Amino acid sequence: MFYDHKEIEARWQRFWAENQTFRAVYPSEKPKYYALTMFPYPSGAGLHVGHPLGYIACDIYARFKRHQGYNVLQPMGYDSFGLPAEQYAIQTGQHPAVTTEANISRYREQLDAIGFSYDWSREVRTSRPRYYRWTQWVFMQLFDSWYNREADRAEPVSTLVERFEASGNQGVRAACDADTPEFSAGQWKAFSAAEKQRMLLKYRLTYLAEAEVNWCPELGTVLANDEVVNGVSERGGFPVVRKKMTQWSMRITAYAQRLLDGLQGIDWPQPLKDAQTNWIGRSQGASVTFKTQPGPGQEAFDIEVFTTRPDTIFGVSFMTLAPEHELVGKITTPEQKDEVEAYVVATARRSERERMADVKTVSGAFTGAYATHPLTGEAVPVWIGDYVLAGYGTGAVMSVPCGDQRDYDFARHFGIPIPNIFEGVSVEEEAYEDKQNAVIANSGFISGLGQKEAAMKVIEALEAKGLGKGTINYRLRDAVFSRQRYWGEPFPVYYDAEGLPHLIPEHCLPLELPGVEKYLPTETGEPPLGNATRWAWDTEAETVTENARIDHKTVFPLELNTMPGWAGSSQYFNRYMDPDNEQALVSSEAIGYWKDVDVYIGGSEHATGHLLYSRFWQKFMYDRGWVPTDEYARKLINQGMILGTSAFIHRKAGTQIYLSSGLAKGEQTEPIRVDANLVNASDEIDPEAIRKWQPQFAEAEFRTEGGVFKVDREVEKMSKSKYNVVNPDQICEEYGADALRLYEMFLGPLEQSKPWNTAGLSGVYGFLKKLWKLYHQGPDRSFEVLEGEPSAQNLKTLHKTIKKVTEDIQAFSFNTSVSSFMICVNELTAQHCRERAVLEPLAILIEPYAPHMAEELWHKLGHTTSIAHVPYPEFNPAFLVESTKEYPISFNGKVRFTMELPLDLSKEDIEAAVLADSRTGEQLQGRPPKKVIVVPGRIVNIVG
RNA sequence: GCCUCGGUGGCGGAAUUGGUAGACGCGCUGGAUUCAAAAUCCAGUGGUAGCAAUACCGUGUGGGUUCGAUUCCCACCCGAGGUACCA
Repeated sequence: MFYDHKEIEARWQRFWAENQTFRAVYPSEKPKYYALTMFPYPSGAGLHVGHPLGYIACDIYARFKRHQGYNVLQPMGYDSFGLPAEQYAIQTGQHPAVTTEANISRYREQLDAIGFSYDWSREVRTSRPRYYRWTQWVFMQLFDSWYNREADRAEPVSTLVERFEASGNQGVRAACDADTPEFSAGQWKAFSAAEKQRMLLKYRLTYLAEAEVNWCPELGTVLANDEVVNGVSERGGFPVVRKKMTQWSMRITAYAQRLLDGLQGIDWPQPLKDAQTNWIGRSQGASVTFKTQPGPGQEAFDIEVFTTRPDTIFGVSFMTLAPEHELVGKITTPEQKDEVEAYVVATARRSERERMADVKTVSGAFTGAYATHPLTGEAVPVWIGDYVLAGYGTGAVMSVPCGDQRDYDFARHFGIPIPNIFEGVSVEEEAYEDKQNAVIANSGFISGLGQKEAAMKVIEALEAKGLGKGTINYRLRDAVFSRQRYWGEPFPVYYDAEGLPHLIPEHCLPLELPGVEKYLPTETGEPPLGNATRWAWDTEAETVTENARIDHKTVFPLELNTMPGWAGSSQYFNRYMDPDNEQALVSSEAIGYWKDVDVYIGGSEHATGHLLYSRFWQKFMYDRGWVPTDEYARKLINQGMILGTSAFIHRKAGTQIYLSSGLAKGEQTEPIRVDANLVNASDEIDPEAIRKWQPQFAEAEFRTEGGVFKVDREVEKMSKSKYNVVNPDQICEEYGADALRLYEMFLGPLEQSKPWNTAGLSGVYGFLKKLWKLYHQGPDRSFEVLEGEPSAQNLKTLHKTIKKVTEDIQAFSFNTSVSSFMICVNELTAQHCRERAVLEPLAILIEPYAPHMAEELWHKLGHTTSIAHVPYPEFNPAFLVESTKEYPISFNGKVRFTMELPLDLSKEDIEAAVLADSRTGEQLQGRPPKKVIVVPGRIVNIVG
């Protein structure tokens, strides 16, 4: 009986689906285990072998936990809102919902073919109204919340209104807009409804604000900084300009400290924690006010700066503002006006990336204005320079050239003095940036002090003068939450006659995306939803209605922006716990049981996007009492990237002649990528196949060497455009899902990026066949196991494997456990093992890796229910006890021979036995050994 | 520049955390089987020298600690990813 993977795999996949084998049980008495992989965006290209790497690892772990008796929740779904579907809709006019649906079907087929143990009854799709009603719901709760810094948590806006009514906003410590004015209870009560709304908006956790954004006219949308590459959009490569727009923002900065603190308690990879820590960018220092010295008829302005080195304040010899700083236009003197304006224009043309990347060129302009040093009273010239960014801190710095290299370079370039305020240090060549050893000099009352003490005293002095205070600054910005797109969640928001936002009633959710004729922005530059003719809110009927009925009395226009990609993924892990709940995002009972994600597997590229935003939402949900934990994933694993092997053929320059790899040397050729799937294991390709592949090669001439045509190979990121993708379907067809699963794991450590080479699959396929043979040693290779006692050798092999594989799974070291299985099967084959007492546990052991084969063998072994929930084999160390050890005997650290000695021998006896051996005498050539090191059970080393 | 990860045969990788470097697999070489091929099985396979026993070299480079270093320390080189004039 041969190993017919196709028939076996199809049969068990059907069995699992029909029996709902992997359904997560709720309620349940068993302990829970929640294994989650980041859900995919269903693109039109389908899955390639890079995608399932993390899925397979997660599935192995989930299956392992099932054997350990856990009630496992392993769901899957689709992050199905996104730009590609919208771009496709723009090109073809097809509704994104239609193409998304088709893509999901294809993904599902591919996922099913790999044999994942998902509970598909819990599937979520972020683009489904019954899912996104809860995304909209979270938005509404954020709108209805403010951050109470005293309690250090979010609270309903109603508690804020109570405070305002009682005592105004004095004494309210909240995360709010910087320009929030102070008001008393009386003033609050006197505010009109609109004024109250406007004021509350300054406190809400999601609020409208003018934000400078990366505007991409071509895409008609705003891009995140990380979506802009070299000044053009990552997708499509369109130009990007900076523009101010009114946007929904998320007050994530309120959570900066807690997002930082929360990292302590979760088992996430350190590099990922580092990335988030740097992104949040906490720095302690002081904010200092420099007052400008007004010219005749001018007013004085405050220039607010943040510095991490208040101790260097006496070293200030100039100030630098970002060219975009709002004061630039106000303080520049008439004489400097032309120069400054020219510089501002020049800077605006440079992308932020460009400005940052260019470290070498120093540029700037003098405004002609001076500010007063808050401690010395001296006049400090105010410059502008593009090394200061408007978006960070206050967009202005106090420049201390002797203590900061960038300030130093700037000062040098423009001939600004570089006063030295450090004891015993020369600043002739470069700035002195060492904080630890700095001793401050030439600095009045702080001369002679160290950095920390000096900083403290300066802050005290500034506070006394009312010109500064100690503060903590975060690099983290509030997150812009509006997208000028169609294919995203609509905001449950309408605008009144004053342009103020109002939520639609909660019971009206979901607010479904309207149909539109065109998916492009409108002619007037409004988002695609501006094309909808039925996109107004009737407050009386509580329903969406025709735009024509808008009267700003009972019928109002709805928000035209949609939510960004990360909205739908910020709570999906909780929704899986209770996916059909119509009353709540998740019931407190369900989340009380499932609680949080025990292991979360996904790419590190989401470090500062999804993984930060979702932590923010979770903390918010926790504050408001909807979830029991403020971190949703205890453990996180980053899987590495799979690289593809591209194939290149050589085209003789300027001709249609292609040369086999060996003939190309010394010739002028251009490398052309061809479909790597057409190349065989020996790097040969059939020219006919190339001709058929693309019409451009139909008439080409191919010069072979030795009758074959060879290609050159190169390893690079697996991608459709590089023609190096390997499709999992073909592999499942040819080698089977179990072989694919084993091979993906066998490739190398999960976290590392590694190249894909399909040729290696024959190795794991051969292993599966050997495994199969172990159970088919009867007449004519029929299935047969013996009921007798296994040999000590058999048991040793089995238990060695149980130990190793169990340890490996727990350490997420799947590559090494595949090796262990191979060694195990090789040994049992050599031992002619046929005993049930060994083969039955072996089937369970391998089930997480090769579930189809294991299920088949399990049923052949006489069982009628699935292997999935069978208890994991228990390791018995008694079978591994050894009585002797093959000791390596080394001389001066080099192993020369080995000796088999009893393990219970004492150090002295080992030494005696080794010294008595004739080979020891040969090695020492009569010299007495200087020293003998004996490590019992490990090694003997003789120094001679 | 900074942060993080990595560098071991022709290739993917392993090494019990300081104790026989190269497990396991691919590839390659030779052999068996076959009309032939596929598949399968057996043997070999880090480099250099040697018929061989064996010797020397060998985990990016250079130092160091140690009886002993792929593993620990110092300095550096290279590659990948992230991030930024973070004041």
